[in-house]
Amino acid sequence: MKRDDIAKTYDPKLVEDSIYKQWEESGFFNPDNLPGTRKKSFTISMPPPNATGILHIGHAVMLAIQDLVIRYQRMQGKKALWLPGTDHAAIATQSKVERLIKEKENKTKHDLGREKFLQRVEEYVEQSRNTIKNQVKKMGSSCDWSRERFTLDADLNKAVNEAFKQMYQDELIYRGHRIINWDPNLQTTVSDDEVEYIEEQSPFYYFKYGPFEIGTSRPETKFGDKYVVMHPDDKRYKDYEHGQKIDLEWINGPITATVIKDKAIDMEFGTGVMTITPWHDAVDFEIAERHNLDKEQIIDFAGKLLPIADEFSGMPIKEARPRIVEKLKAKGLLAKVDKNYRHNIATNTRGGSLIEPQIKEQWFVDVNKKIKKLGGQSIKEKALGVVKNDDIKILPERFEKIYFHWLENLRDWCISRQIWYGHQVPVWYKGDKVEVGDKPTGAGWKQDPDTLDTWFSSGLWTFSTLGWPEKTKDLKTFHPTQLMETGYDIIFFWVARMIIMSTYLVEEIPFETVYLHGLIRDERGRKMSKSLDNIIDPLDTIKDYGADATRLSLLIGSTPGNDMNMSEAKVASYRNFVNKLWNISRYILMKVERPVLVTKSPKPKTLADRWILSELDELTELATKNLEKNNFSLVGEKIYEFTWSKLADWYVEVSKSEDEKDDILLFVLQNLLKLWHPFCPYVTEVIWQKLNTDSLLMIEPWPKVKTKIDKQAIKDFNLIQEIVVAIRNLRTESKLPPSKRLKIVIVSPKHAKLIKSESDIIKNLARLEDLEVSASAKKPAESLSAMVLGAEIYLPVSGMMDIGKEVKRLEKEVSRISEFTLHLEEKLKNQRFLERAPKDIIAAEETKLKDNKAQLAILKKNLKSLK
RNA sequence: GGGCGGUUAGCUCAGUUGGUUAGAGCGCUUGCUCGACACGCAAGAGGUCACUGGUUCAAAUCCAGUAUCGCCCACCA
Repeated sequence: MKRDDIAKTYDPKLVEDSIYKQWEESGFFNPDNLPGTRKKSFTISMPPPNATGILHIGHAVMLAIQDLVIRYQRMQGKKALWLPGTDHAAIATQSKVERLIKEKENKTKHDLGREKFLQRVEEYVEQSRNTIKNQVKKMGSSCDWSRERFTLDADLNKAVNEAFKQMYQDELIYRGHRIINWDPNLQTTVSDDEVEYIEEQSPFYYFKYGPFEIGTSRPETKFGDKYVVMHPDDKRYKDYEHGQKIDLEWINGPITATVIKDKAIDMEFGTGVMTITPWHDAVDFEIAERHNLDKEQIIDFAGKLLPIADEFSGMPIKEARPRIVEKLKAKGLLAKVDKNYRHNIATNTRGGSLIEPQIKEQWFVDVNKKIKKLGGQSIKEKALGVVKNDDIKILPERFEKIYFHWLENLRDWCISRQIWYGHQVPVWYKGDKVEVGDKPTGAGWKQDPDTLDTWFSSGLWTFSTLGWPEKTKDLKTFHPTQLMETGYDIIFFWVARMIIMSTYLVEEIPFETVYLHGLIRDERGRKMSKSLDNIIDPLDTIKDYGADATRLSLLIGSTPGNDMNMSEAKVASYRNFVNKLWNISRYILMKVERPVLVTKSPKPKTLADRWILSELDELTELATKNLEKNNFSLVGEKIYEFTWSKLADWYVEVSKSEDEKDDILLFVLQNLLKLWHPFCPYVTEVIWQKLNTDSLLMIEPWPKVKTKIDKQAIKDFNLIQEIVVAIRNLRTESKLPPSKRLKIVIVSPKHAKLIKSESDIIKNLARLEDLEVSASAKKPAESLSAMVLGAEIYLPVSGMMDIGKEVKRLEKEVSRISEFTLHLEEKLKNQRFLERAPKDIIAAEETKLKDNKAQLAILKKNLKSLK
């Protein structure tokens, strides 16, 4: 091949889109089209990005990891399915469209009405869904677009209705009045997991409440407080009896309070006495339930005070609070104010406004009800069980504990939302009659206006996307899936719910392994945010450095469960690497007579040949083993090292002076491309196509792992490398002109033969004009000699080595190994050890002892010669 | 309040079940236009592996404690 056929630098922009098109048109993203007989399937359900979102670095890392795995499995000959989709993200999408309509037309959703509004949302989603889809493609994602799903598809709606129906029939779903998290802004409930607590400083008031003093940060809720609660063991209040009535003056006049004794009270906090507001506080609600107390609503669902507040009725909380305090102060009921009080306030993670606990009738999933189908277990117990007995493995393992803790403390799950966009609750009413499931025949049925929590439908994702509740071929072939790869931040929202839903509805685990990646932070470890202006946009890095470099920078150096810092410099360094790989290929393609595929393992002719082939074997083995164990970063690092530090730095250099290496160069390159393909698919595919083949690298079989690896070749060549480096070093330090002849005296005759036979390589790599090698037991002469001792090389040139330091090191080593040798000898004399230990262990210890003795002898000899 | 994680080179991080001289990228120093590559090549400097104690022939790695940074869960009126 001529020089001009291949550009000097690799330009990803020129090829990425057309390569993706080629892959897509090949049809091989769809496992049904893959060649050969493939028995095993491997499925990944893609965590669906929000349909209205744009690709961010979190998506990029998830796509990079999943594409890596699915490409590897495809090359391993599996029916590899990566099923993509998008999520309707109910609350986020609805509020976004609401905002847009408000801005453009100054209308609210109520002005439009439910039907018209939903139409607008759908239009918006339709247009925006393509954006994210194209961005997913930019990363090189080899997912099966023919099976793409959207969480609101008709089929998926059917699945949701069926799931709801089954759960309702098993009495897992019930409707009831419970305290829920109400967002007065968005006018909907949110689940416990969506609530985020933010620390805030606000005044803490102490009011006189009859003979007591009560503390509160929320005076506006106190109108209806007629129960005063204290701990039964609190000696300060031992004179008050449970149920005792006390008349007292309160905000809007005299009331009668009732004393309640309850252990939920923290005696240490404040005065140890509090009044309760069961309608607007979860803990108070529980106390009220326990003692069967009255509950009264104080604040309406818009966040305004109700008529019970008398003159404050209709006032928003913010406005009312200072006035109420003012009034109490005027009545002499304000005892004191703590202005430095810090406490946590509840906010909605989807929208950010304050959460007001309210009592409301909602649909719930009972997580504790024992189910016949699950062998008398509750869905919670079942979900715990499958992870406890390792049917599902969570990586990293420490998240299993977190998962258990969350499940064990899980309360009933509120699944109804008062928003319009989403799966509508499949319950139908007509007078007193209630039907669940599909719309009943006949006129006059009205559907429940609420929609379901997004995570209810997302929980079905692994199987609803494969056709459930129909018994489809896909469901049979591809479920359970093998890998669930997602961020650790949604382990509760999503992972746990998929496990619950799947084990209950399909009676299968949804996936075998959960791989949790970390958050991507900026180079200083801060979260990426608009306000810090530290966002790294994967679309930008793809544009500037290529998709391969972007992928590599996200894959290498990231370990499961740990956050990873990302910087543009890192992407740039992998762009450099991709270019290096490109140039190695460029060199090989130019050097060989005919660039073709080499199918048979070539015969090595020289030590360097044996070495590079052995290194390749070792790399293949390591890569395969560790990809199976999901150690992606380690594998990437090792292939990187092989490519740059072994192939490019050594073998390519050797090949410049040795001929007839075409088959080996091509064979190594071709296998290296295969190993790299799951990490950086574009550049590898482009190079592959220059090997005069019509085949796609994407579906090439993964390199076979050799059972026998020539370790001697590796050892021998490493010695040659050491010698070359030592000579180069010698030359740099002593600033010798290149024409100078060098004489090398090998003191240890053990390696003399090897070095002699490889002296040409040494000469070429060290850029010597001439080199003389001789084996001798004599001490080396002055300055320009080198001596080889055992496996180590010492250059007795001034400044090269600190003899004293070296002697110390060797002495330390000698004493360490002698002690170890003694220890081993004793162990091998121990009767009990000999009787009980397995034979191979004993053998291993014996070899160890032998090795140690040999090493000790060499070390002692070295030490002597240095002295 | 409960739980978890980090602390390794100037910076950002690896370190695979304890085992030669603790690694990489970026940055730094010196020298290189040799036909694959300056997005490069060669050589090099730089680390008490947070601290203290313990287990072991052997500890960055295992155990206990301390310091410090961070995360998650619960939530207090």
